[in-house]
Amino acid sequence: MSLSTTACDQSEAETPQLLLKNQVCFSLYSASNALIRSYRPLLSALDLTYPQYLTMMVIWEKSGINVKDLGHDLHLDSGTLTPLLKRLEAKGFITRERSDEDERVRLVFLTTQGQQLKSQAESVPEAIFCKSQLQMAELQQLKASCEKLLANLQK
Amino acid sequence: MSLSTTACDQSEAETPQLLLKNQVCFSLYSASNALIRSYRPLLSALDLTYPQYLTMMVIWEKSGINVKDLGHDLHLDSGTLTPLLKRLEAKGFITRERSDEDERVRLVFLTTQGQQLKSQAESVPEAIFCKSQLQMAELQQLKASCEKLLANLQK
DNA sequence: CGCAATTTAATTGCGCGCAATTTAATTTAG
DNA sequence: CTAAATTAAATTGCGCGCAATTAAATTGCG
Repeated sequence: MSLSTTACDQSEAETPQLLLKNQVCFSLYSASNALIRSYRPLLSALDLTYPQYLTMMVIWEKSGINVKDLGHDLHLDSGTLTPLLKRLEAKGFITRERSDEDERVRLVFLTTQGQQLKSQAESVPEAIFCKSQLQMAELQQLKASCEKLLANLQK
Repeated sequence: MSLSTTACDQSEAETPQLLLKNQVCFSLYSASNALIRSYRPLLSALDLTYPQYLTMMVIWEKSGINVKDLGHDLHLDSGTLTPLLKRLEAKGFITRERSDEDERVRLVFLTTQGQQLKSQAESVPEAIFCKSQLQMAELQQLKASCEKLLANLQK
């Protein structure tokens, strides 16, 4: 960040790369936590957590998807998804059925109640956009950088 | 994202703002998870998790800090920090002592072993920078946007 | 002074994330 | 055809994050 270090400046000491304020990952982590926190009151009104909301987005788009493909889309594994999907099923938003062709595969289907949930969720994105207080262009750029970083880390 | 919608394009349907691929927060969340995942092999060699590593950064800088101030710096509360600090203490990196002036306050001090850990951690930031495969300028911009977003959400 | 209000940290409980392992079904190779 | 290898999901266990509550010390107000 800074190239110079003065003798008495404790926070710009020998190892500036080990200072919290110089960590990109900490900023990303804190912003992600804060954004998820901002979703919480909106989503708890729908009886959803943030990961459940993301999962419902995929299922709204792809009812009948299996756990593996869901995990691919969400970058999550069965250790996270299996209990999460059981909770969504317990709430009545989805059903979990074994595939007939391959008994190993678990398919996830939207219920009528899950479909109704979608219309209730439609106001969420706009509400979050307002809370962010950022211009659409800056958000798009942030999103693009995050996607590039994610892709690079997965190589 | 897209302003047009063709009749047969299922993924650009009635509610594009409810598509996973259009979610800034999902990108942020996925990138943050992936980055923390990338730290894991480096940090497990130091017997640290990522939140523990962030916490150690603050303590390396401010030995003797109390839990409240630590929580302020890290954007975490005592529900997260108390057990995390107990684990750092069990590993011998810190000590946790009551303040003499105010018995409610818990002070956290770096141990010799905790100090030694810092020198072992010095190679971590560079290793992560390489893994990210991003230019410094892009990382700086990503960091700035995250900090702006965090600040806006806290207002 | 004395008690209510405030502050600090700890505790409890729940839902992730994810590594590691297990179970069960399917595919592949001999 | 069968045994080994592979694949899909579930299970187990641990460490967060965080809301809500509790416990204990301190402060402030009448």
